[in-house]
Amino acid sequence: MDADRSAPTAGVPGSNLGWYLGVILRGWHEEVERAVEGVPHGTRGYQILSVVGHNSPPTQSGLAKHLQIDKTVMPYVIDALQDAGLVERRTDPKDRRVRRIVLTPHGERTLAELEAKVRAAEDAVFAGMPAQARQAFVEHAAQLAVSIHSAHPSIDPCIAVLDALVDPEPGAAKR
Amino acid sequence: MDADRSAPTAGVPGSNLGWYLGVILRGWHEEVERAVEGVPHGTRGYQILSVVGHNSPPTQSGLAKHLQIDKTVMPYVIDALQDAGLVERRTDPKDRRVRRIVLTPHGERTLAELEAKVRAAEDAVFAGMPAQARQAFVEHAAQLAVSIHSAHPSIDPCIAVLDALVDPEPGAAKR
DNA sequence: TATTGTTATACTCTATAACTATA
DNA sequence: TATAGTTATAGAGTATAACAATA
Repeated sequence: MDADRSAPTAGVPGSNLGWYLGVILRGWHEEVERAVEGVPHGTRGYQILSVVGHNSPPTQSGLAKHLQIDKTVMPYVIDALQDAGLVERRTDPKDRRVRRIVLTPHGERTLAELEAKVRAAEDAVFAGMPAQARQAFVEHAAQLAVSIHSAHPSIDPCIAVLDALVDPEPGAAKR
Repeated sequence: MDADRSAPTAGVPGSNLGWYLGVILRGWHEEVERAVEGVPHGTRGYQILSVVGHNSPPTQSGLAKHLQIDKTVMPYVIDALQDAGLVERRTDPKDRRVRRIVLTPHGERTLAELEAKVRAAEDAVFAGMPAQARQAFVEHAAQLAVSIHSAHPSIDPCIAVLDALVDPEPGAAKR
């Protein structure tokens, strides 16, 4: 009563890409969420700190577009980061509608600490994978993510990390 | 007032892995969600159909563990797929607590059609990437996902796709 | 008129707890 | 007692709509 399934849709295994991506992202999220414990809004708060720390002061809408989250979530996330003393809002004198988000000194120190913890967490995610395969995977992921992101209708010109990351200056310090 | 930012946490670009994975998974989800339009619960319903179609009849808890979703979401998703005539619940005679999910003939036809659409959708996701890089990325993603999944406390022995996928029979039809 | 940021609200999705039936 | 499946409910997260300030 079990062997008579006549191999449904056999020969065409179907893609498991969605499953791969889901498992990997969930795994990353679990590990990193634990690593950044205490940061307001967890991985999302950390990602905002990271973008703010490594780019010319982004605007709130720029952050929202870059991280692909709704603009209405920015206010309270930024509020929380500001209440924690990690970031500041600065009105742009050139366009007084926009608020540029910058790290406070405390935010800079915190970000540096967090990034060390995140690196450790990511090491745990890749624990079962050879270093060479890991590097290849991350490089391809970067390439693909940039490709997808720039194919999107609303790319933000404010944050130029992406291009810099696809093709970092040859010979740049990679560690 | 802008150039005095003294390069915050410079030299340590920090990992963008979380951003890569998020962008890629969201891109995949958008494309595939559109491709499987009409299937109850979209990509999730499709993923269930796919697992059910390519594995010996899984139980509901096996599906939940494999897809890493809470067991309490299974009832209504399976209900919806059943109402659409795509799957059936069969009480396992060996353990009358479990329900094994099987595709109906209509479900098999539908799955075959969906998989063609999903392949096209994934082609769109990878549109900006060379075929060779795509293949390498997917293979590494499979390797990593299996590594992460099997490191998890509650792996399900019911569904053995994974191992089969990491190291497919050498010479197996790859297209 | 269009855009940035904000607030309030409604909606969807997810997780928690408790229950039935089988083992 | 433990597990598969189910149900109801509460909570978190998300999107929708409307507004003020500025361009």
